[in-house]
Amino acid sequence: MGDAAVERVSPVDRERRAEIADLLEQLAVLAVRQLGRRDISMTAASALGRLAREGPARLTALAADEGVSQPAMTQLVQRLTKQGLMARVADPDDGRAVLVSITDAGRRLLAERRRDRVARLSDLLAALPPEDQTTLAAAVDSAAPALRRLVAAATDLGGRSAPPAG
Amino acid sequence: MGDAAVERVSPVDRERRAEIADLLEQLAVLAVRQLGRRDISMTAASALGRLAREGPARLTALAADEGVSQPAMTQLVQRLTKQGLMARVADPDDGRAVLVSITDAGRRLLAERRRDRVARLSDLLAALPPEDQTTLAAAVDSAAPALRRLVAAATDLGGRSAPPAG
DNA sequence: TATTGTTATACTCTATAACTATA
DNA sequence: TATAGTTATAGAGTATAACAATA
Repeated sequence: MGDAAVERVSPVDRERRAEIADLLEQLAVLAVRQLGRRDISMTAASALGRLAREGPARLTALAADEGVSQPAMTQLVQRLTKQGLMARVADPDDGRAVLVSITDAGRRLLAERRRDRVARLSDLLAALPPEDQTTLAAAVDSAAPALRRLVAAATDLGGRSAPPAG
Repeated sequence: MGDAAVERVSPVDRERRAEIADLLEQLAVLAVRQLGRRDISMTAASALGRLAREGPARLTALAADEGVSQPAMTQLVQRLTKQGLMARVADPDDGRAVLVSITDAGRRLLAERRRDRVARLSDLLAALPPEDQTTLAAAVDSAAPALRRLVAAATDLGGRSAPPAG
């Protein structure tokens, strides 16, 4: 389905879409393996980032955004709260609900992870021929806004891999 | 360190490196969440891909390439063998060693995953304004070879996150 | 002795099912 | 009844340590 829907209108032909999809997969592996840290999980880092950007959220909303089940998010929040990276308060407007927020320690951890990521990417880039570095810089300059919209659109669509909420 | 080493010679300035690092992280999350499947793990898919591209390999070599411990790879190969996606034969030249290969079913699974990935990316691209699609296509055209060299260089460096071999 | 791989054990992260408490 | 969240339980995936077999 993903195909016929696009075939007639897309300025990006089929072969190029396949090329992009393959590159994205390899870049994802690279990002996780070479730029990632193993101190907290990808879901944990992503949830912390969301709380840092958008403020406190309900546990259910976090679970939906991160594409994991509610029990999984309950446990994630428990772990990160124990580590001092998140904090939980009861929702004053709804006795059933919990509001989760990021702590200062959580923000510091995110900043530290970002520094690591940039440093490791710098090492990878430095190993490339200068022409490649120039090419990549130019491509990023031209494509960054479109890439950000791609990421935003994907996030809005909601994690397709999200399990049913209950 | 990753910084000072590059600062003087890189054609990519510090701010742009940070931008690339951030984009890569978000793209990785997007690729895993929106383009990925949960039938097998990222490590399993990557190991299968390696066997498909480069032929049979020793278990130790696979573990090193995928950045996991030898026991983890033993168990991964056991699981995938039980699922019929990999096969194991004794190395005729070394009584200690095992040669792992991909089966036809494994190749079919990889092909299926790739089709899914392309279809899902097509849906994501279709949700973007046509100008963005054109921009991304042009950027990929110009940057794809450099990106492939980046991935290759990173792979050669060996998973930084690889645990000690034993 | 060194290398290849397995077994034993434990921890993280995830899911589904069953439950409690509030709306 | 429906929603928000927790507890119980189980499986995948990972690590380290200790082991067996071969080089």
